[in-house]
Amino acid sequence: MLFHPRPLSLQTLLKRGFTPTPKPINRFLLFLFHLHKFDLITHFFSQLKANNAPTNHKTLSLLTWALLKSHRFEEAEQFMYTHREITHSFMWDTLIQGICTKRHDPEKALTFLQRCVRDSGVLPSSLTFCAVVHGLSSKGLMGRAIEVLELMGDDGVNYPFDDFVCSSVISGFCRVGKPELGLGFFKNVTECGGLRPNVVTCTALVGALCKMGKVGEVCGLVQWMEREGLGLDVVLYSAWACGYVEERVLGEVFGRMREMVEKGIGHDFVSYTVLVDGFSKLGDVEKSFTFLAKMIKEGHRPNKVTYSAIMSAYCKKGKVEDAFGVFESMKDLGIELDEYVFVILIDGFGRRGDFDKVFGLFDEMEKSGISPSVVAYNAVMNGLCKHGRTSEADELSRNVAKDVITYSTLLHGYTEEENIPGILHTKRRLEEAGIAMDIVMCNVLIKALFMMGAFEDVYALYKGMAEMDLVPNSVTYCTMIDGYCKVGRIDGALEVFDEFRRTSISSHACYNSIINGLCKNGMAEMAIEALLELSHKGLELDIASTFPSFILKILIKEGRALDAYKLVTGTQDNLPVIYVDYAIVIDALCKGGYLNKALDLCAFVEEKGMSLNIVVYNSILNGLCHEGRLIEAFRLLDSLEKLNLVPSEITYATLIYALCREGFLLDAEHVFRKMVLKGFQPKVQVYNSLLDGISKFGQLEKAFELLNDMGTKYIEPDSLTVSAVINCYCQKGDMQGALEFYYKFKRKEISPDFFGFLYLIRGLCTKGRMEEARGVLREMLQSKHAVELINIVNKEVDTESISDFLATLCEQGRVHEAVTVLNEIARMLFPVQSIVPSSCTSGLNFGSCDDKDVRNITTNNDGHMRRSQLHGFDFYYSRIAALCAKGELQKANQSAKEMLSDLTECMN
DNA sequence: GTAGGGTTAG
Repeated sequence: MLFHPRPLSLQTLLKRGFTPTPKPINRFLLFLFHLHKFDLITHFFSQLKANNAPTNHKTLSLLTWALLKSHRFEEAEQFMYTHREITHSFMWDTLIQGICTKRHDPEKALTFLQRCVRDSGVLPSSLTFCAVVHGLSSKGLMGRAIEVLELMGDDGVNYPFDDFVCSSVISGFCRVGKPELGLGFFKNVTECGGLRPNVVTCTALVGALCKMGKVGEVCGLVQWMEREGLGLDVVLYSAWACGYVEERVLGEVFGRMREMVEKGIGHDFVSYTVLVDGFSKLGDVEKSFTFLAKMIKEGHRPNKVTYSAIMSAYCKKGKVEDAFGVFESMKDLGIELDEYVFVILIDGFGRRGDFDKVFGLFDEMEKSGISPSVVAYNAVMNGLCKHGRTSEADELSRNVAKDVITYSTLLHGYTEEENIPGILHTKRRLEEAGIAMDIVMCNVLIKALFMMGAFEDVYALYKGMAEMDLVPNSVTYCTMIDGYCKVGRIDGALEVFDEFRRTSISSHACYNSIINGLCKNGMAEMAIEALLELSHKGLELDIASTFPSFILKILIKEGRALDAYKLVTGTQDNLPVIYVDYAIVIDALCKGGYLNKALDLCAFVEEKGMSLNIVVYNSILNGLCHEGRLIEAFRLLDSLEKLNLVPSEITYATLIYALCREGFLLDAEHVFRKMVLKGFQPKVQVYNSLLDGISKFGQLEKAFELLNDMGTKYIEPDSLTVSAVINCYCQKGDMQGALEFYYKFKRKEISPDFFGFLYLIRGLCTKGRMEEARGVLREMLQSKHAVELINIVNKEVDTESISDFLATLCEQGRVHEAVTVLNEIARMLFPVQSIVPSSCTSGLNFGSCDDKDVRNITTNNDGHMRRSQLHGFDFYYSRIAALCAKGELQKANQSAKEMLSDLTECMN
């Protein structure tokens, strides 16, 4: 070695007779330069200076390059300034690009660039400008990036915007959430400069379109690329697929990826991560794991992004433990952790309220050398706010980084807690911090002001948005409409709604809000108008499916089943009518007696490829039975099998009730046997129905067979059972038998119902067994159930109740008259079907098989039908029944009072 | 040039 590489050797060299002329010095420096010993050069240079050794331009130039190469940019710049004579513009290029890309300080690079152009009159290369644009855009510093672009456009510079610039700027605008500006920039460039974008710029454009929710427009761009012979690549396809992930159209995500592979373009780790993320976002974590496995199998190593997609999916499903498991695995696999990974978990545990875990993770993150950004703090604060601990979040926010989201979070927390002082001081802090309001903050503030009842302020804020450069979005409109509706200010809501519909925003939620508000405020007609408008707009969005239910329920409640029918059959295919909506309309049509319409609707629904379930068909079956269309009911039962529907207990029970009611006992028994064969155990109500049918024919033997059957199956008879059998005896004229049966069950503490008593008393009277009739009447008047029923008639009418009146008649031995009164009561309380059809069926749930519902059907339908056939009706009953049905109980009572006074008059 | 985290309505 000729040269000892120790810096102190200069002294030695000089002592040894080294001639200090620039030439050997430069040779020596150049030698060091080739060895990349840049630090030695600078050190050696300082020694040369100290020893007044001679240097020339080349020496200085070498020193400058050494400073640049060792990234000592500030010193280099200083030196270049003081030694302009040796400064070549390449040096400026290296300096600025170095600061930008090596130091990652594009802002400083811009400062140097500006100084260079304006002060030194040096023009760096276009590549340098591009590098600064790229550096600034990558950091989202778009304001500064624009400064560079302006500089490039200056006279005397006039550098063109190439693909590198365009792609950087477009993606930069996307990064700061302003994709439309990126697109605008691109349009300007192509219109002015005639740039023909390459695949990289096109990919940036795809990203912008996707972020603007215009994934559909990508097709056109891709077609253009294909016409131009530009090859697509995996990056472009990944960007495109991401757009569909955003829109939650997984089919298209798949479609694009398949298309890519078919074109011979292979996946990479990003494209696989897009798929993993896509499934994770849809909540199908299992499928995500399939792709994870596939990508590993193909040799693409999943990274922290891939795993964080999975963790995020677990957290969103509430499976934070599973997310934590992924986190632990990542550590085992030696995969680098970053703030994203921690924030996902901090957010997950925070939403659950597990703050030990939250703070534990926070510590672990800091110990791992990751310094928390505002995002991490916001996640912690949001957790606290969501668990009623907004004040603690507020405390925490005092000493850490804050942004507009911090304040939105706190404000929202205080709003939820209805903490008005909290809202006010947060609002003040936001203003003092000088943070510009964004649209989310504005929406949160609107909600807060509504909560405070500050409607004037709400209006002022809403109207003042334009001045703040804020454009209301669907959430704004929704919040406003909902806020006004909730306090009954429909006018305000309608004003906002009108403004909303003048925008191009397509939001079913806004329609939802106004329709809901209109319905709640009794403005059904206008609500229907809004619904139809939505329908006619042909919203291409995937609309939440419960939408028209409001209207349908209103119409049905108002008894307008036919209007509901028109609505579900007459509107366009894209109206989000769902299965449940059809089902409730069919049910309403059945209950309203529009059986044919109900059947039409069934056919309509089936034509659409939907299949109705047995609950709906039970409703139809019940309707057919009530119209006496038993043949059709039977046909329907048969065709259920063809529709792959299994008849339920309710199906059989409904048919049995109807058959018994109509007197088709043999058919009823047939269905009964079938029901048992199918494995159903008929309940007491079904037995009662059969017994009731049997009783009309006085078939005592059959009645006893059924009673025995009940006994062997441990089915307890009830008051209706007893009444039916008593009626059966009465029909046969066997009053002795009836009486004995009555006492037998009385000992078992099972008494007949009102009608059982009435049959018995009436039968005994007919036979002249007045004392026994009187005894039973006395017992009837001691039966709580019977007395309650009797007294419905004259509640609040007279000081003396009807039961007391009957008791008086009974004690006076006026049993015939008492029976007349009882007959009238019976006719009044159970008027014929035609008057109150809905009282028979409304409120029934044919889908449920529990005891309660079966009982309802029996007591309402069967009991009612049986009695109404026994009696006729007249003016009073129909009037009273109609009033009862309308819920006008006082008027009904008045009529009852009139009727009773007439009756009493007759008897006296 | 492409992928993952924190705030708003219903």
